[in-house]
Amino acid sequence: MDEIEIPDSIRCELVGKGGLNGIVESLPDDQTIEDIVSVARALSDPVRVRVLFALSVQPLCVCLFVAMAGYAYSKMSYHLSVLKEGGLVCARQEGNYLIYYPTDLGRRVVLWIR
Amino acid sequence: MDEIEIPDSIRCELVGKGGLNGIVESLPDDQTIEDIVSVARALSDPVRVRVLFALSVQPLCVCLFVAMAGYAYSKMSYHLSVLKEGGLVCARQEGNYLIYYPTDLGRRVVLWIR
DNA sequence: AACCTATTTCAAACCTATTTGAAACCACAA
DNA sequence: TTGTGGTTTCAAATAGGTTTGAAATAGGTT
Repeated sequence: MDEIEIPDSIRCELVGKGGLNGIVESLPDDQTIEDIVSVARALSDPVRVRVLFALSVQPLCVCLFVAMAGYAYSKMSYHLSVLKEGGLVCARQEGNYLIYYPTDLGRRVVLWIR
Repeated sequence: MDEIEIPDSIRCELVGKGGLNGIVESLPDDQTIEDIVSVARALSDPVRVRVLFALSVQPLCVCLFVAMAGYAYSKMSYHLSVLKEGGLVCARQEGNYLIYYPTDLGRRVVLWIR
């Protein structure tokens, strides 16, 4: 299995951990990895990070983000949808308005980053 | 400034927080946002997340990642460079080999995700 | 019903990230 | 010094994410 040439220092520590397989098996499962990736993707744009932090202050409607960023509605809507897919925000309807607010995960992420 | 039509519930809470400007000013500064984004970007690919978690078990050389993922060297090298740019990993040379290991930030990220 | 207003959805254009394979680099051995 | 193995770098090709503007939706008003 581990017939690869590697430095002794590494090989030594590696055998004590069940070889490369041991390490691979200790990794988070695929679903968990996917979840991490989708949160990370949601945070990989400056506007989306700002939106999340703003929401951690108080719930806001889309028109305020539009005012804040100077973006078109459709553009802001796209970024909000990425945040939603990452499970960081959700929204409730209030009359004509959609009011976004952070999920528990969204709140925890903000707290940790701070 | 805040001449935008918004629901009263939102407006109410908003004035108590210095209006939209108050919220915008409470946001992290640009440099901090950039740092967050580059970490997030580094984690926004499943292979990179696996590599980081594997490194949090023990330092490893590139050939092991290549074996683990079945990627070409150049491909793995690219992903390692993204992790490096995000400040999550660094490397030391040992003979012919480059041995990657997590930075402090990299370790903290892994601990928090778990 | 007809009409606003806030927001989303869609497809096309656009831009950035990733993959590929070849070539370059570097440390070491013969 | 030539050779070899591990790794990176580069440029071209490809895939994937973002922007744009127009059209669709949905709730409220007249």
